[in-house]
Amino acid sequence: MGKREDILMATLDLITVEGLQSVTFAKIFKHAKVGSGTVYNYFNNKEELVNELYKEIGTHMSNFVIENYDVNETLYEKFKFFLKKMAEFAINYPKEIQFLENYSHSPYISEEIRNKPVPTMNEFFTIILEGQKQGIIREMNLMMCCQIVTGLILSVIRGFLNNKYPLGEVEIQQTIESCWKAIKI
Amino acid sequence: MGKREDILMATLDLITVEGLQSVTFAKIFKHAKVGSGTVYNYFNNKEELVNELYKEIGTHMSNFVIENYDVNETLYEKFKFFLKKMAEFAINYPKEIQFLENYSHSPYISEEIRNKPVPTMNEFFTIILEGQKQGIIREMNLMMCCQIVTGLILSVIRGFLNNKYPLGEVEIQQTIESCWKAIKI
Amino acid sequence: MGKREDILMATLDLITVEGLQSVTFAKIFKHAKVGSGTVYNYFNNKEELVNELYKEIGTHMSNFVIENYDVNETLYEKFKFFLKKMAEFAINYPKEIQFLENYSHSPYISEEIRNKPVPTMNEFFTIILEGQKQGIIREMNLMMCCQIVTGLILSVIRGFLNNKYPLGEVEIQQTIESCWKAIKI
Amino acid sequence: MGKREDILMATLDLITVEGLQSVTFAKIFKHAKVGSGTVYNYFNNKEELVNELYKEIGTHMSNFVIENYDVNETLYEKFKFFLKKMAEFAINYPKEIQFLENYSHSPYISEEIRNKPVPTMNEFFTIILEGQKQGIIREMNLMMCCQIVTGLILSVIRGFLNNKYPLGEVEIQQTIESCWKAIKI
DNA sequence: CATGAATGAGGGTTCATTCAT
DNA sequence: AATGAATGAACCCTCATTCAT
Repeated sequence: MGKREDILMATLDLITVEGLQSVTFAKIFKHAKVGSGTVYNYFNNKEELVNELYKEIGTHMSNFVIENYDVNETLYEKFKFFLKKMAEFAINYPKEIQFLENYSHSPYISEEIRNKPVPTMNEFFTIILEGQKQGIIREMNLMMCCQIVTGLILSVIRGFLNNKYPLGEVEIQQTIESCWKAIKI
Repeated sequence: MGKREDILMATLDLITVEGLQSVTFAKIFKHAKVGSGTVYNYFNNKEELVNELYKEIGTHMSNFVIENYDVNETLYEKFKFFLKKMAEFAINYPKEIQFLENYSHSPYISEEIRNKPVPTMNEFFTIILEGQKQGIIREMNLMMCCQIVTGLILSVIRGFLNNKYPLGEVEIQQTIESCWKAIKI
Repeated sequence: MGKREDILMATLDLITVEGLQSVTFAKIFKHAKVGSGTVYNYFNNKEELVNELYKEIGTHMSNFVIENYDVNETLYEKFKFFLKKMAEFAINYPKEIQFLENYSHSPYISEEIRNKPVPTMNEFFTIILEGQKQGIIREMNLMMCCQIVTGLILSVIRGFLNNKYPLGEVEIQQTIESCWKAIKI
Repeated sequence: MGKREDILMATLDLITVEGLQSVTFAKIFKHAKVGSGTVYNYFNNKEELVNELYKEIGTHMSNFVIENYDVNETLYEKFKFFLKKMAEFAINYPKEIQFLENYSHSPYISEEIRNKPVPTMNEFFTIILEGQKQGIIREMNLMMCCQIVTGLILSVIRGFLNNKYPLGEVEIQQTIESCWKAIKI
């Protein structure tokens, strides 16, 4: 019954609590209730395990965010949709978003995997670009513009995950509004 | 020249390039051109060394940002001043800001040190709070409001450090403007 | 075709190429195209497998050498016959002779099997002993005398296996002659 | 006091008794009365340790055999000298000769080191070659001729090491005589 | 203060062996 | 009889830390 899943989940759990730094295989084996050699039937080594975890979580988030996405909506609606979905993902899968947040810049994740373009993100870039063309969003470096929006919302999420404040409907609305104001004309 | 400084600088250099994960004492000794036992004259162990580094960099940034700060300026000017100084710090000390960014949430940094209130940050909180009282800044959770601003600017800086775009005067102005719009009424 | 044979042959192949040192069961399974558990239907463990291989190869060589042996020939003819047959065996079954050569003194082969008297060898001893009695072969320790002859021919074979020179009819004749001269009066 | 030597000696002892096959680092540490990490101050890994041992023993034997060698002696005297010295070395350093014997063809010893030409051997080759030129030694492949002599004497030594017979002055003389007869005209 | 050889607990990984299918 | 996923003891090796110099 899904040893692979068991191992990945145990790894995520442990990294969340103790940090990648101090997660040892011994802990993973114990937590996943699996023999020490079993991991190597699924992953060639520790690095591969963590990278695989990163990939799976990335895919999960991507799929979650894109679900029910309607291309034909107005630009603003699509913008809001994305941010709302990201907030929802964070609330539903705090460990996963925290993992992505913490290690998406870590050298432990292979450059190849780290820089793999995420379709969801590309879609989001397109929205911003379109907004600039329509004169709704301010002229500025496209990458920087994205960085502003995603940085803002993820920062708010991080604050929530660190128990600095609740993240209910109201706060989500306020944050999305902030994102929009930050880049609109 | 101070061995202590040599060790701290070597540590920062190595962490920047390879990540805390793979920085060993052996590498630090070699890079700092210091005998292996020497570290223990200054730091009790590796964790203490990293935490000390964290503290020193935090202080450095704090001092840098607060320098030339004028309490008597208008609220908006003070707001801009802080953000500009943070951007300048990032440009002048990329390794340091990157270190703070990457490890300020790591369990490797002791909770005590990580959560120590930074005077500079308190001053910034005060500005936001004052703005809300004066009806210039939107009513929202104070912590969240701060998270929005700092998250936004640091995200832009991160993008710059990752070579996604340049960070000249124009971009800094745009970013500060975005910060302000994101939270003003 | 017999799985048992497949396993033994795969083992011999691998040992020849990589040395007993680095031959693992995993490699044997793969090379023999056999499930990992299958070996245990035939051999109780790895040591037994290797010892069994040793035994089989020993028997094979013994049978090969004794084939067509004529007890009624002159002593010198019988002497030449044996040595010629050993050389032929080496040429026809290089992996097998190499295996015997390399591991006949290894502690990995159980003492019991290693020291089991080989009928063929006994026959050879008898020839030497007879030669000494007849005053054709020099008086010296019987074991040492055998050691001289077998060591000489096997050394020549080893050189051939290591590609130091060819081993044609001429060389075989020369070697046998050397053997004879080395021990005759 | 000579940890490096301690480790090399412990390794040789263990290999002699148990075979390279089953010599683990744990056993070496224990036998050498050395901390487990200490080995790595002298050797990068196990393979390097064994190869280094091989090299040192090879040098030792070479030096031993060449000692007191007189180039101006007659060819036959020089021939005898070498073989006598090899026998003496075997008697005085049985573990070392056994190690060389067993592993000089093992893939565990790097090809580079294994095939490094030994000056002593070259000198011996020269003697044989000279003998052939003078018409004292039979015409045959030079390498094979050497293989005959060295194989013969080493085989006798091996028999002695395996307690098959004593190896006193008489036996040594007989063996050297056999060597000479085996290749002379 | 400064050094670096020595240490050994603990890390990731291998691999002979088992057992349910 | 045949399989191969699962196992865990034991492997090699790393690295923070100590201590005699």
